[in-house]
Amino acid sequence: DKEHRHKDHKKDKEREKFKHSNSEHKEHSEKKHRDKDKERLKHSDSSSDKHRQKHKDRDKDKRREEKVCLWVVGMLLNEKLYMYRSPAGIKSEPEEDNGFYPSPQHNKSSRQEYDDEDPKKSSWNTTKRPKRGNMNKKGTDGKKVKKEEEEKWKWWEEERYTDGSKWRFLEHKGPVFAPPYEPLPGKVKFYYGGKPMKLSAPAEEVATFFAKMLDHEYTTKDIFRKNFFKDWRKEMTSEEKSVITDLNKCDFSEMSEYFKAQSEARKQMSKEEKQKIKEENERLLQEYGFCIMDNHKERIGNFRIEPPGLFRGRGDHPKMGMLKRRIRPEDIIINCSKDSKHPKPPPGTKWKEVRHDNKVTWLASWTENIQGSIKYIMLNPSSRIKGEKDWQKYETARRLKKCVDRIRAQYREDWKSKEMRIRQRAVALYFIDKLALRAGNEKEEGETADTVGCCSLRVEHIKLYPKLDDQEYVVEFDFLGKDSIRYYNKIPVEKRVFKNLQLFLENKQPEDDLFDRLNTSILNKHLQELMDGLTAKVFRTYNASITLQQQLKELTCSDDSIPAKILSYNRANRAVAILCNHQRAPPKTFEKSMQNLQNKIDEKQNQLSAARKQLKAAKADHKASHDDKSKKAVEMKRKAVQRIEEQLMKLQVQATDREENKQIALGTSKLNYLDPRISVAWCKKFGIPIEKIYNKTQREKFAWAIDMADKDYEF
DNA sequence: TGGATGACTTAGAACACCGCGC
DNA sequence: GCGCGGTGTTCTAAGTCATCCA
Repeated sequence: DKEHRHKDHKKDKEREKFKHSNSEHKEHSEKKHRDKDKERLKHSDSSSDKHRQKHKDRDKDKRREEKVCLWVVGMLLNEKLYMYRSPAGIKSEPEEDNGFYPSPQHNKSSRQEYDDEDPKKSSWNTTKRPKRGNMNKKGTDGKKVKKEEEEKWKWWEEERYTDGSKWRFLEHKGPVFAPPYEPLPGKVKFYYGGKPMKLSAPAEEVATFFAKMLDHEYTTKDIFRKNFFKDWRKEMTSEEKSVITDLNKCDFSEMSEYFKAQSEARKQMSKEEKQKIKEENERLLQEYGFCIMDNHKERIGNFRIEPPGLFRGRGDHPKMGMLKRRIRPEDIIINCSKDSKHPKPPPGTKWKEVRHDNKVTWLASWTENIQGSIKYIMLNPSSRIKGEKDWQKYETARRLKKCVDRIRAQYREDWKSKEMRIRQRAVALYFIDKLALRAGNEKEEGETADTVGCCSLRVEHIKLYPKLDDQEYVVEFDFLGKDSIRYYNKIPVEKRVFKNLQLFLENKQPEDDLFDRLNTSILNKHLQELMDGLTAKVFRTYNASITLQQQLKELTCSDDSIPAKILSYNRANRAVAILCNHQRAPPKTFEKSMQNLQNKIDEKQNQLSAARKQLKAAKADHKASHDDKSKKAVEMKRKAVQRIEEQLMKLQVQATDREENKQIALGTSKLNYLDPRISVAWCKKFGIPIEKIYNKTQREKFAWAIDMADKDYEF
């Protein structure tokens, strides 16, 4: 139970509440938004337009040729072509034979300049190219200006590739490999059957992986132990193999203690030592953590190769405990441009391959040995390449908003279809839309944990109740989704859906597929026909973002204090996290920290009643004396009461927020599902500093949204 | 059509760091 | 100066979805 992070009853209720209100909101707001959409179309007033308008204004002086202006306006009007289609979808655009789509604010001459630039000219020292139009800013402090400009490169104001290529020039230094294995000191012993035993280096290394995890629940699991032991034996010498035949006779405790002591020693290191390590990390970051992509220095997301260790699958993963082998340069494929300075493999080694594929975004890749899948080194979320994709994702979701009514009407109609496959497709789509379920690809049995999504739901995952409590046609879902997180929900559905489900269940065993005539490929093909670029996951993005927007409208009170507004924001965020089933294990220190906070609240309450008493006394005093001094005293006491009240409220808000957040993870939705422009607009509208909502990393990731959304932005 | 593969996004946990109160 | 607790960052597993190929 614990393992699957089953939620308590209270939480289920809470979800139910949110779901319910969510669907109500949906219907209510759909009407509202339908009207608004019409309105918007009339005025051609989408936020992207506004954004472009903003930049159009800003760059006005740069654009002198009337012709060019007309062309820009043409582009603005042609927003569907320009903004909303994926680069792959607009391959054969006339005039654009260079693979770029210009941003509205760039005239032809600037584009020419860009095209003429030779990407080969870039190097590690000369990449900080100031933005076009700012070239003349270089003065005495040219370097500084240049740096600042580059640090805030607004890629969203520039051209996009439309020929499917992701870059023209890519140069990097390759990945950082895991440090080689350092054998244990002689005094740290491994025992077999109570007797010390010296292990060969390869066997010892794998043993240390297990020893490091000794305190973890993993090492108590049979599958983990079995897989580990099998792989460990492969690393042993034949002699070791003949001796070590039973994992239960192995004693890793001395090794484990040694690592704990090491970790403790690391914590106890002097400031200087810590500083030295920090500097070394910084050096590595500076050397390997960045690449040059099309004239810009971009941060790499994961430049370190995953170190060897034991595979930690989630849930009941059949491969947990297997040895994740060490990755060597000979396993690595490097991707960079032909004309770049290729990364050098460590001395005495060579890369598996060096290729120059600009249709992909990765810099290096290798095949891991557990599932045989490919792992990549890619750019940081703040990079142009990730940001563009993110922005595009939300634009697709916004397009869905425009036609979601039609799509809903269609699937409702399809519930009545004569064809079973169409009915199944329509019911599945209803679940994906209403409950924000994932698509649910098929998985190879025995290769991964048994988890499902919508299309892969089995009969055993749902229960039907014609009547439950005071509700009719209730469906109970109970299954493990991504990361083996349990999805449990009871929802009333429409009669037709219920009847269809009864039909789908007929003559089936618990382990049979609920939607036996459906898979994600069929579903997505259908969605593609309904809207260009529509897939199952777009519904999750759309429903998450629209829910945030509605909840913010509903919960925010302009008279509230900033902490109260932030609580409203967190509650809106929470509604989305519940919808998307983003859970977390309650923090280990939760109860304790909650108690500490409660103590603070109690203390503050005592302070408040004392301050109130003092105020009362001061008032009485003033009533008796009527002098200035006593009047001043009353004012002071009143202010003190006010201050304490505010402090108390702040603490109470904090406690509420924390309690409500106990098992809910807000980060995932904030980072992946919520159109950041909604949050930015909300901040601007209610005077909330953006730092209160997004931390530094998040601000970097969403720089495009922070720059372009104004207070009136509508998703 | 369906399986395999590759490229990419989404996910929670673990770890690192930093500020605050004592 | 130290330890605690909370937040931010990193890590890497586990999804989605498009494309290729038989």
